[in-house]
Amino acid sequence: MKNKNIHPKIKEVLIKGVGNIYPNRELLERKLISGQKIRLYCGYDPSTPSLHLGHMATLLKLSQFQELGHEVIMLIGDFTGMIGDPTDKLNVRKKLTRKEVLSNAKNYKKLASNILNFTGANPVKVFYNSRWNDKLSFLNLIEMASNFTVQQIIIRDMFQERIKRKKPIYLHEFLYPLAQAYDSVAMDVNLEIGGEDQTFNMLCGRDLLRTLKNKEKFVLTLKLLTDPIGKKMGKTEGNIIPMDAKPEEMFGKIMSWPDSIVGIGFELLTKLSMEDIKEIFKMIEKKKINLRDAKARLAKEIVAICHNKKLAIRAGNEFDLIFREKKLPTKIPEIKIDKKNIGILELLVKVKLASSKSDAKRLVLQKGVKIGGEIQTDWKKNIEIKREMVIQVGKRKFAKIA
RNA sequence: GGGUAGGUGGCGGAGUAGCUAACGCACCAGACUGUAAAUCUGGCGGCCACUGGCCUUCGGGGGUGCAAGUCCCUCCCUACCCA
Repeated sequence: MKNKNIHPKIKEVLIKGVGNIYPNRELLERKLISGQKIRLYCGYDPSTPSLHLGHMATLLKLSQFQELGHEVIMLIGDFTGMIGDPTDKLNVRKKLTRKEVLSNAKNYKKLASNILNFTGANPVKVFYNSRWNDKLSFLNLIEMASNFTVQQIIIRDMFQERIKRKKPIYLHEFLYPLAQAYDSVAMDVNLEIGGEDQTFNMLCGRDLLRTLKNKEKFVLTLKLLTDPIGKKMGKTEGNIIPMDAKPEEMFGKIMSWPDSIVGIGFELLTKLSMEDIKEIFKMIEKKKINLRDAKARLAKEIVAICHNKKLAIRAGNEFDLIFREKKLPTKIPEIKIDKKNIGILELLVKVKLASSKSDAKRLVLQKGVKIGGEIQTDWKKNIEIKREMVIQVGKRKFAKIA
């Protein structure tokens, strides 16, 4: 630790992609510079089978700490995940079985292993929070709850909004932050990492740890992938990019991000240093690089981490091929059709490019359907089935006759 | 336990008896483009060889009416107020 390079690395870990540090940056910096090894974690509720790019940002931050030699814990929230966090009463919360949780968790570890090192001299540890939360009694819960006031919890934006809209707030939702807070106590950590949206929950953990163990836990929040107006990418279903999305799909979805979030994207989702990132944006300002190309670089970096370099380059080339040169992709799903002659609508449904005949008809009328490179306008047309015939819907959906 | 207000498409949210369930978000297609961004245009339950027709759908079930998301009965669910 006498290495002179250690300081820039510490600076980097506390700045790149970082939103806030509680209680403040200086204290944490001093602790890291002192050479003390700290124990830190980030929690992941296994509610879905896959991690997405939002999680990826936290994993990259964890890996920075791992490289600095700190003790990193990846916490699987199998308990908190089972209580669920029903942000909307209409979303019936998924009751996950132990089996599903384990299967999701297994996948989480696999995805995280692209970024974190689970073997070697300083391996990342994986914990499950059911290990301690299962054992808590009602008495324990009451005691824990007595450290918080209703006002503290009800002041949260989401609750205020629901009160305003007269939407239900369930009691267990109030308790959710406590369950998460107890993780910090059970693992006795020095630092927790999470997205800015998790600030409240993480600070609850900080309070609880101080009360119960008289220990100061740091909280480091990461900026969210948003444009300057605060529009979150990945908030809605369609925008979420799973870490195991196919390289081409991942690349394309990143290319569709608004330009305004490219900068934060580099900070959160790549291994480039702040210096390199600043350099890229200087080049853009001087018009030496097109912003479009910077975005492609970003997409490549991300795909390279989630898959590998070779696939990243291929995905980039593929993207150019289809969208710049407007040619056919190299791989097209092939579908077998038994008939020799078929109505165009039926064909579109059969090759799964339309969900119904009505849908197919709409697509044809909107000039969204190409067969063998020709735009189709007559939805009554009969199509003669030939092998290798390519059917295209919109700009990016293809099928080939096997 | 008593009262009040509600339950509408993937989501938010109008509509309180009559032709087409408004509008917004999300989504899909087209135009434009460095881009699958932004913007603009159109679409956005299903079926029918169809440029019109048929069917389905407003928490569940039943009823009244020529006609029901809308009225009545009943059941289920939720919020708020009172106890």
